[in-house]
Amino acid sequence: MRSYENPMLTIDNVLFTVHENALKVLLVKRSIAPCKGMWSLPGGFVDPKVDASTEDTAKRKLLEKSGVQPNYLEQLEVFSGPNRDPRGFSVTVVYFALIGYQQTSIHIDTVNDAEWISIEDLENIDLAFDHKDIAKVALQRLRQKTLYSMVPAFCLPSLFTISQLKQVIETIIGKSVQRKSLMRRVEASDMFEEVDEKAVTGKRQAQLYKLKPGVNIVNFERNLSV
Amino acid sequence: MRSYENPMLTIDNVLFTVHENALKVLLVKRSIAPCKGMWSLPGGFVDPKVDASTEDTAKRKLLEKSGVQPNYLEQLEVFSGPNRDPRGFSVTVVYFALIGYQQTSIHIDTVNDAEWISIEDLENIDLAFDHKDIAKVALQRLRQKTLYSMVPAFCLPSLFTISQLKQVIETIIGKSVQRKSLMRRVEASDMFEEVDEKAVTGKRQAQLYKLKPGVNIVNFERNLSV
DNA sequence: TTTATTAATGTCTTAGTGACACTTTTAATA
DNA sequence: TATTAAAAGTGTCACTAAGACATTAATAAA
Repeated sequence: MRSYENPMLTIDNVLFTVHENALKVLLVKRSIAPCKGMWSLPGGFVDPKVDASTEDTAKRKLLEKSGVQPNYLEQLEVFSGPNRDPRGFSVTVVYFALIGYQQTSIHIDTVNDAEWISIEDLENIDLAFDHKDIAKVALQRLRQKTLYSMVPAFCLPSLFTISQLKQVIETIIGKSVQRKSLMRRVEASDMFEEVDEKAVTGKRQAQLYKLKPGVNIVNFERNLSV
Repeated sequence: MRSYENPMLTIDNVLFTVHENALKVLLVKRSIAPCKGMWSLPGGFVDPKVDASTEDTAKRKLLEKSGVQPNYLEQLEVFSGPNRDPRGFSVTVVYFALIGYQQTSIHIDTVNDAEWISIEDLENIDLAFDHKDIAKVALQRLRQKTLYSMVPAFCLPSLFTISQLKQVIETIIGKSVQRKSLMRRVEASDMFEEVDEKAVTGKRQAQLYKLKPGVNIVNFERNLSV
């Protein structure tokens, strides 16, 4: 039989959103040691009594720490090692999540230990544990996925225009894309449908789209050019 | 403070190779309960005293159970839940690995509790725990990655011809591909170099290629067509 | 020397993205 | 009410990498 203990097992969430042309990640201030008072990714220990899976832990922690459920959630990867947590060998299952800014802001603004931090500002902030490395890996994944899928749509409200989608994509990959290419992809993916309502954002009114209910995410066979 | 125990933490490996036009996965027979005597993926408990990371555990277990180190190893994903192991809530970090058949066969043939099972045969075999589901997810990942990268090269010996590469790719995705397309990708990826040696496999001798030392894997911007 | 077979190349087609000019709509202004 | 400017949306050609497939090259075996 085994003579050793099971290592510490946590989950961490990298929840992204886009607001005012900035890609932001949700950070929470740690209220307990270790790293008390430092900014960190919202996460915590897996509790088998409560959670049916690590994904459930991820959702539960997001709800506890930010009051929201993400529009999109997928596993990023596991980070493990003897030195990433001062308490000893630890393993964290990291989840990568997306949400629309409007869905969350009311709650998050009122909690002063949770905050949206823009990706650029992240460089100048010390994060707990290896959370900055984790956030960077998640960012890479988000950027890569943006090139071959419509995941950025999950950073938008339930009704959105092509221009909003374009704006979000450009913010994520840091490069302008062709509106025409996006329209072709919206059409080809068959993930969205036009609603009979228009957005009045400036001059000409824009067609609003929504995700078709219960639709699966489509991966394109080509990347947008980098 | 937390009142609960850390859940069981294991790793499992899905090690693939290609041999005689069949895609095969390495299975080992379980020598202890639970599921004693059943075929399973080679894996085991993470031991923080020995392993510096879950990836180290994966490599260690592959070495212990099959005597080999893979040419390619990456994290697949975590599977967790209260029912996947009869001992209770468990979490397994699954790794996805590739190796050339020739590198392993000597050792594996002599160990009668480790065996290469072809993907087709897998359907008719009962695997321990949720290992069949895990193997299927790994297979999907392998097939997807084959469409946009040269990972299948890691299923080949260190020197290989375009024809061998073509054969391996076709076995993995179950569809024929254009030799011309592969040559273009071999060239474009800049991952391989011609060696001044030729393979005498039939009629005209074929150029042998090898991986450039220390090279990173390249992802193409388009998929091969499905 | 011939032949059959595998290796490798040339080149046209196809499909999806990029570029960009052009048309349409509509709120704001004259 | 007519005009205008800006954003929304369309048309179309260029570009690039893959697919298709005929052609050429090499070579072991007959």
